[in-house]
Amino acid sequence: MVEECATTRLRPRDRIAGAARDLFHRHGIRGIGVDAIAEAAGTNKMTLYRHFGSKDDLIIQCLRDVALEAEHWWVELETDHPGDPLAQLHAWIAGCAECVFGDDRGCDLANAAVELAETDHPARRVIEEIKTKQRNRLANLCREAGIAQADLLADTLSLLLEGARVSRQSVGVEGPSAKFVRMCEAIIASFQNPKSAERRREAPAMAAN
Amino acid sequence: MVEECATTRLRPRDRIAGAARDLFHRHGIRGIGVDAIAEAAGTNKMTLYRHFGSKDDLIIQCLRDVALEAEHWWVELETDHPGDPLAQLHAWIAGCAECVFGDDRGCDLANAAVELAETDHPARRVIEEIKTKQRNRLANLCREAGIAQADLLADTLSLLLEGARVSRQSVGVEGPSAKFVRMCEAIIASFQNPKSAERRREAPAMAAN
DNA sequence: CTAGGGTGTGACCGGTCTGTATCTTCCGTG
DNA sequence: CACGGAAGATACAGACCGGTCACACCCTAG
Repeated sequence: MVEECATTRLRPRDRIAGAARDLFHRHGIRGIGVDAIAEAAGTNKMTLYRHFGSKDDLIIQCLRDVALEAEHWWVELETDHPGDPLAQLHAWIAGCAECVFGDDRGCDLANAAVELAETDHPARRVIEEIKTKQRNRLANLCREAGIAQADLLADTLSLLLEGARVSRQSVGVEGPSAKFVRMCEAIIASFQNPKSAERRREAPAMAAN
Repeated sequence: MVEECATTRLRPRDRIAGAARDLFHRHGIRGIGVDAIAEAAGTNKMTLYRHFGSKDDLIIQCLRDVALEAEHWWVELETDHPGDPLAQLHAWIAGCAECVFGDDRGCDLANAAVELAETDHPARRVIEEIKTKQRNRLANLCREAGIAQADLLADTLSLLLEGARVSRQSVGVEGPSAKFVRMCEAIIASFQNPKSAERRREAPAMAAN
């Protein structure tokens, strides 16, 4: 399929970006070199550097492409369940489950944040920006679905997803990730129950956390 | 503080292991070289290779040391709240929160799994083994605390913790991780409520997930 | 005092990495 | 056909990587 990526005559820039995304995802950012990317894209390093000024630029482009794909998925959710935010939320969970179980590498954004440890790496700003946007999007969906504590639910689901994808990398699908859907559904149900909401409000003295 | 690690006259092997843990943690495994580790340990590469056959061996030793430290923390929980598993569980949450908020890099085990993408890397078996052990330990604690669906609670808390630590790396402490304690406490409360347990059981048709 | 094991030192090897320079080839447009 | 810009090919620079070798050193045990 790498071959296909090279033969389907896209423009070199897109072939490079595509190959880079695939290889970064599978081998990690630091685990693959620009030369291998260029070769997988059916081109060479020189052309790569003519389109992307540096490996960092290429990394950032890939992260933005990931975000774009997620963006498309969000509109897909909406067209599949028009005017039914609750159904969209359940579809969101199902889609996330597909991500978790259908792929043994986690979220490219989170992985990049782990790999690029330098706090001033240019990709970090991009990662934060995208993740924040996605978080807000999920919170909006929860709000539209009539959840009272929408932000808290969105953040809980975010952490569960993030945790499921990283746990899947450490211990595999049989680990805690296996119950991802069940957890999410249960928590949504709990948020829809007014009694539970009350408990959530009164519970912690240190509500700041 | 690196200096201190070098001057406090531990044996070279321990100094190397300590420096490696610190540098791996801060810069990532692939982000630091054996030479830098040896220098930080106040010794040299040759001595490093006399004690650890390869960088991979050193990595594995560091991961085992991380596990050992966690092990100590578990017994600490028990001695701090003897015979009170529920208090231990709450203390576990508080301790995890310290980890999440007091350190801008995530879990060394999870990070290593991200960085070492090759599926046959020797460290992967170690990571899986340790993570599984910790998962079982948490499940046992939940069981001892009288939680009905102890395994499900333990897995949920595991994912929340894993997610909080990785999310903290991507979007910082102001992100979803900020509500980590509140989420955990609310979920425990929900698991202690029999009505909620009922809901969790009946909820998903695809209970396998 | 001596022997030997653990340690420090620096050079070195082969490989890989990002990034660049140079030159040729190709292809679409006018 | 002629031209110009995009792309391919290749070699190279400079740095860093993991890992090894040879040798000098020191400290302790006998």
